[in-house]
Amino acid sequence: MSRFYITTPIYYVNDAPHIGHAYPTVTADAIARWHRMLGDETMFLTGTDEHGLKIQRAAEANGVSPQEQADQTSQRFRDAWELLDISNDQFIRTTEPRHHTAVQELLTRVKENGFIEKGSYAGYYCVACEAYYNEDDLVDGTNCPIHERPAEWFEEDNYFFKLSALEAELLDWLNSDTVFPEGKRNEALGIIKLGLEDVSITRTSIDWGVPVPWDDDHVFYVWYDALINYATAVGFGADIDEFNRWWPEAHHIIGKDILRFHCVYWPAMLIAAGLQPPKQVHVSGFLLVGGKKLSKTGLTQIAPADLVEDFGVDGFRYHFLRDVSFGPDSEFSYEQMVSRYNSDLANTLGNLLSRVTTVVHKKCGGVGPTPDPESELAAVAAESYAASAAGWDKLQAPVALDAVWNLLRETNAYLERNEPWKMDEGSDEVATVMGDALEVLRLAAILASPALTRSSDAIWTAIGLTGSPSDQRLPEAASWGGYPGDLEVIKGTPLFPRLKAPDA
RNA sequence: GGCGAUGUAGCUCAGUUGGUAAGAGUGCUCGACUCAUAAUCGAGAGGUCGUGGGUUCAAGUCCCACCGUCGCUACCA
Repeated sequence: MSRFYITTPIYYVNDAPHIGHAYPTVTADAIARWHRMLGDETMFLTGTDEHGLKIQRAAEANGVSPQEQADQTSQRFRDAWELLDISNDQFIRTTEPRHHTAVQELLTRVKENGFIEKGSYAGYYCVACEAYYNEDDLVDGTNCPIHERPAEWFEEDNYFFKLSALEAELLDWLNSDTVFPEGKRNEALGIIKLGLEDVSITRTSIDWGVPVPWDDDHVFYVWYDALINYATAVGFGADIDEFNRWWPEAHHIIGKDILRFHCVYWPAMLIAAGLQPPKQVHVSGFLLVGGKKLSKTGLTQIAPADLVEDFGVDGFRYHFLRDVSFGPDSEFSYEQMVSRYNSDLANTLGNLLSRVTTVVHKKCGGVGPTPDPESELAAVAAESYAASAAGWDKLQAPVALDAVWNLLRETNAYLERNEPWKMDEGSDEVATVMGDALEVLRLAAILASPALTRSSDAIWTAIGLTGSPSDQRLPEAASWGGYPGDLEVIKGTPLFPRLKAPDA
């Protein structure tokens, strides 16, 4: 049996869940669902990142403790993922005791291996921003670019991670098919070529963080705590055998804004701790609204719940999986979402189910016949499965789904050529054509189930099957001829009612 | 400034290691059909593959320059 471990980024709790969070989460969810159908032992992790200065300050502003602040926002992420049928096996929070244990153990290992040293960090510090600036970034050589007031020269003692000592190991890792797509791997290589400097990984100025076990005055800087969540969740610091079972299969899904951390710092930390770097990191682009990064537009009010109201859970999931390809940035568009829903879900799939169930009722007495083993659609279905499986394997949901829709389009054309509605009721020929169509719907329900968590079940039931397509095992269930026939076919209301275009 | 990414039909995008006369979906036009959610099927129009050079028997696919857009330039999640 194979094992598969997939993670989303953990989301920072200073921000409410929006579609920029939902996209990678839905993607990881669909991939996890696919692997479960393959029979893989699957672990799917998401969660929240809860330490750091921003949280501490947000809590102060709201008059609550940092923990209360984190609790509230973390719950909003849980709610959002429940709404979207996210099937995560775990939801990790960096404030959990098990995570503190894991962080302390992992970084202690790094220290014992000689990769952590004490030093001091010095630079121009803007108190209003609570951040350091490079001299080059200062306006007129002295002023903070945001607050336009003088930044002060600060020095603080920090512990430093000796990143610079790991260049060779990092290059090896990056050159062994680990970071996708290719362009993002090159960006990571570019970061290394610019020269690696040691990084400060602790803070004395705040206390909302994981304490440094060997020095009470310090907490770990939030990033070096956050990354370790992926290890905590599968047992690091608690059950090393469990960790060793899962860790070699770790696949991270991230956004390009955190590439540096996941493709340089994180593998370096793991190597320094004597552990394996992640198996794969898949980097997505940004979702843009009006050409701007979502989190910078103030349009984060595009809440998943609002879109679910208009498109349903499946409509929401399908749009992001089908239209947003991994790698490049892509523009979010409500109009595009409507167009995709109508053409793929309402017209191609939903309408196919409607016409098939109707004809089965008119010509086959409402009982689904068996498919023809020699059907011309069998080859199309085999091709569709192969392409879809290849797409999921590369974490390319648009490719995987397009392959399924290709089969659906071919089936609409097949019906058009054969015109079963003109055939004699109860004849062998109409039984053959409709059996084939029902078999395609069975296959489509299975192959689309990672995306359409609800309507795939509805299709399954409508063609008379029991259970759920998501319980089927691949690849066996994808071979032609699995529809048993002699089942009662139910003619229901349209699965995906067409939507009107907005302000048309 | 330095490094890097990207620019293919109206729109969203595919285009492996350079090689049959450039593709898909959607949109548009025309036709067919009427089982079906004004759905479906067929046909067609539509691209000098950002611009200009170069390498090659052959380039969207490699090299150079330029233009446009975007990102990174380190502790801001």
